Amino acid sequence: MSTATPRWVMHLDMDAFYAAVEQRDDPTLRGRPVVVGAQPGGRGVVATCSYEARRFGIHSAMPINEAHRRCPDAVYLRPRMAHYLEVARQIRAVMAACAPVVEAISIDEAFLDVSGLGHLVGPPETIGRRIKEAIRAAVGLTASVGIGPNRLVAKIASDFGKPDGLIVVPPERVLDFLGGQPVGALRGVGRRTLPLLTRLGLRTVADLRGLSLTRLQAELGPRAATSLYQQARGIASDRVGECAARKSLSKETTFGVDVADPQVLRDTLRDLAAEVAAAARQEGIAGRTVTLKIRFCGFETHTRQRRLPRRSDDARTLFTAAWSLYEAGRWEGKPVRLIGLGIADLGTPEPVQPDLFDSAAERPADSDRERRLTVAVERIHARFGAGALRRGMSATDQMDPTRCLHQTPEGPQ
DNA sequence: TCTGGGGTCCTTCATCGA
DNA sequence: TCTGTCGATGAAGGACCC
Repeated sequence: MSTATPRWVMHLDMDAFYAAVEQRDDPTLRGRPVVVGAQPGGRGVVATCSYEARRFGIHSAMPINEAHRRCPDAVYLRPRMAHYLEVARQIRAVMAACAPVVEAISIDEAFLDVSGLGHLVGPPETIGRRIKEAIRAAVGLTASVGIGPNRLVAKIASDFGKPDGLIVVPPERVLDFLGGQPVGALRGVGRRTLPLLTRLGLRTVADLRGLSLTRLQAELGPRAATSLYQQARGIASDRVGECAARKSLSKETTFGVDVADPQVLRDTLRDLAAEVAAAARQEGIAGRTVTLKIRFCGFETHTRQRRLPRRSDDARTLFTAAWSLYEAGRWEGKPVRLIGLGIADLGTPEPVQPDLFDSAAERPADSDRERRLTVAVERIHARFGAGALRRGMSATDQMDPTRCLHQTPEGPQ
C-alpha cells in the first residue's frame, strides 16, 4: 500500500508577456493590437503579441511583414529585454515566496511543486488562485496556471486555460482531459510531425492512443514514438527541480542585406566571438567545441564544428577557429544571410599550458620554432592521444589549436 | 508567409580503435 | 598480416521550443 503524498505540479505561464508589460506601462496601448518584435519593412519575426493582435491571426514567430499586412494599424514595438527581465525577476520572487520548489523554464514560464501545500493553503485550486492573485498584486499582470499530477498535464492545462486561466486536472481525469486535446498540444509535435500525424488520421490525443507503439515507431522512429506513446497516456515526469546546467552558448546575427564581402563577415565573426567569450567569462565557463553557423539565401543553413585542444573563453581563439571553419567551407563570394558562433562541451576554463601557444602571435621565432613544435606535438600526443593529430598536416598547422583536432576530410584550406 | 535569436535533443553518417 | 565487426565518438543537420 502506497503512503506517498499525491504529487501536484503547477505550470505558470504569463499571458502575452512582453506585450502585456508594454500595455501595463503605457495605458494608451490597452485594448489595442500590440506586436513586440522586429520593425515592419525589415527582416524579423513577431516575438509576442497582445490578444487584440491575435484576433488578426498574428502569432509568435510569424514574419513581421506578414503581421503588418494583416494588421497595419497595430503598434509595433522593439523588445525591451532588460525591462522584461526585471519584471520576470519580481514574478520569480513572488513564486519563490509561495512554493518551496520553483523551476524557471524561460523568462515567462515556470514549474512549481505544490504537493506539500495542501494542509497549509488548501486544495490545488486555492493554491493556484493565491499565486495568480499575488502576481497580479506585485506586477499588475495576469498569468495562466495549470495544475496536474505531472509536468505534461500541468503544461497542457495552462495552455488550455489561456488567458488568465486556472485549470486543475486531478489524476482520475487525466486521460479524459488529454484525450480531447489536439495532437499538436503534445511536446515534440511541430511543423513536421503534425502533418505526418494528420496524414495518419490522428487529430486528437485520443486518436493517437489508438495507434500501436510498433506502428508509431515505424512512422516516427523509436525515440519520438515512445515519447508520444507515453504522453498520450499521461505518462510524464512529476519532478520539479533546479534548472539544468547550460550545455552551449552562442551568438548569431542576421544581416539586413546579404553580405558577400569577406572582410565584413570576418569583422562580424570577430564581434560575435568577443560576445561569446565575454558571456562565457561572465558565467565562468569555457567551451571545447566551436561551432560556426552560416545561412545563405534560400535559408540554406550549414554548421561546422571544430574541437579545440582545451576549453577556451578567449575571443581570439574562438574567432580563429570559426574563421578557419569558414575558409574550409569554400563559401567565398557566396552571399551570407546569417552568421553565428557558438561554443559547446562546456566546463571551467582550463589553464593555458606554457608550451601550447594560442596563436601565431604567440609563436616563438623561426630559429627555435621547429624544435619547440616537435616537443609540443609530443606533449599533445601524450595528453590527448595519438589520434588527436591527423596525418597530412604540417607541424605548423598541427600546432594551431584551431586546426589540430578532428579536421574535416578535406583538411585545412 | 518567407522565416530572429538562443537553446535542447535526436538521428544519421563517418571515422577510428579494439 | 589482412579483413570484418562493433561500439564509441564526433560532425552535421533537422525538429522543436520559448
